[in-house]
Amino acid sequence: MQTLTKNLPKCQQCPVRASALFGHLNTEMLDVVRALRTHQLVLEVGEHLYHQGDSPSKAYTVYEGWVVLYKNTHDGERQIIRFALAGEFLGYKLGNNTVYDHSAQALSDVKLCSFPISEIINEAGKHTALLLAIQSMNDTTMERCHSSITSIANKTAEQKVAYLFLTLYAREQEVRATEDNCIPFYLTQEDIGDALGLTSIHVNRVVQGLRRKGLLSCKNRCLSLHKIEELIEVAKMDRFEAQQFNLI
Amino acid sequence: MQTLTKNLPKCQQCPVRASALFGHLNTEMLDVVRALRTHQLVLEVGEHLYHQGDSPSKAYTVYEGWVVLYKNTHDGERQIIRFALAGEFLGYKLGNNTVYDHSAQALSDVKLCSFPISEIINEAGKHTALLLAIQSMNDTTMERCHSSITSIANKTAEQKVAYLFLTLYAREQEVRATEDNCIPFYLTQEDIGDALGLTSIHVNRVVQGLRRKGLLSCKNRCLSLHKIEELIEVAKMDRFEAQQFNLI
DNA sequence: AACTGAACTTGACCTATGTCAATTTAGGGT
DNA sequence: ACCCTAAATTGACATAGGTCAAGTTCAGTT
Repeated sequence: MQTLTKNLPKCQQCPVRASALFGHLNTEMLDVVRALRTHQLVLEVGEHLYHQGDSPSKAYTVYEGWVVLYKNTHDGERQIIRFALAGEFLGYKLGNNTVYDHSAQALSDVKLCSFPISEIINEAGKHTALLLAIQSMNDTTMERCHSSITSIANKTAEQKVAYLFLTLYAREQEVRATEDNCIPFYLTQEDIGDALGLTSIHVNRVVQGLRRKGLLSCKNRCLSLHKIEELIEVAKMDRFEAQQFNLI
Repeated sequence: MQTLTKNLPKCQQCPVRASALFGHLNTEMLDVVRALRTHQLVLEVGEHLYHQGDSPSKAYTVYEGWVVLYKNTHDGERQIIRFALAGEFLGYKLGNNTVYDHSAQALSDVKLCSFPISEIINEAGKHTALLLAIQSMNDTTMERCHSSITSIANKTAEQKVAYLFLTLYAREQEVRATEDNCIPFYLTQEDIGDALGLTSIHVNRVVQGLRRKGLLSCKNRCLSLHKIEELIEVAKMDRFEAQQFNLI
């Protein structure tokens, strides 16, 4: 893990700002944020940002790349809790004697902005807007968590996979508009399985099925969704959710 | 839904305070809370507190009874997201143009304290401690959400059921210490299935198995866990989690 | 260009859980 | 005490997805 302290990019010009946590803060508040953000961190693929059991001291915004959050399970496997993409927030947790319930690991080379939690709390009194922005972000995360539960518990394997692809695709498009319906894709089929409660073997069967139907292709760490509407149907994603993700 | 505005119990004497959201706020802060809490609500079994799609305006602390939070699924069923027991917090969501992603319904007769969200936000600047207390509560809820995902995705039916029973039992014990290892239990086997992604028929088979092993009994809306240690083993609950729930 | 380990693919077979269709039990209301 | 409906139970059978055991492909390195 490498720490950068010099020549940090200005938050005002941050490429992920619009969609990021602090997207709707005004310029004045942005200066507060920037003052808190004293570092940028660089992680290589596979490096951990923190481990389950660590005490939280910083929160992070993903500047570039993908991070995976996962819990260790009783049987020595892992359950992926969520993926944090560019612009998204992670690691924020209150409480002095608390520890993380999950680990965070880089899925690609990753660049992060880091914020000391204690200072966020200190500043909070003066800058309530910041605290509320974080809460609002947490609301979104919580709702995604609810959707994960619903997906994992009620959908078939094909529905789950299609649903995951759609949501990752939509979130990535948000910060990085591409002409060719193609997003960088850092997951192995095993990752997908660990996120959805499936074996990688079954994920493979399902992905091939989707490919054969011409709904998507996935080559060279690059995912293309060819028929969004049909995928929404296959995934049994409801229209409201599809709208929230700007898919329709 | 009945609204009480007279003779509300004092927060200082609240039977669920110790374990509730505002448990660790000092007395002075409690007065702020109490000033916000202008109503108590009474719901009968089956009544809804709010519906998926409603705009949030109030947050609630459960004073008495059990509330179920669920999402409607694509196939016309429901996925239970979580159960809110006495002392627990629900319905808090920021954002003026946002709507609830789930519904909240009374599983028993329920009494709630309600707090206007807009005023919480207004007071927040003056009373940061309140906002932080809410965030801390959200952290807990989020971690329980993570545990649900892990449980639903990776455990066998028997493990899931044992796990759910243990957590509900521990949470209920927290506010209502009972001599006889017995807690009031408001779930049908179908509820359990809807929470865990199982059919009620399979839940039935599993519950009977646990009963035959002498691990628990469940009669007259009353759940007794006879062998906590063994249940923890059956549920594959890890020791850290068992400690957090005060089970060991 | 050959080498290597990780990721992906394929096929045969197995099992946990779902489905369907009755039947029994139990708690709340008259 | 009786009725009535929701809940729990039982058994036979079906299936989505898991397991095991080989391959095969592919990206990165020498």
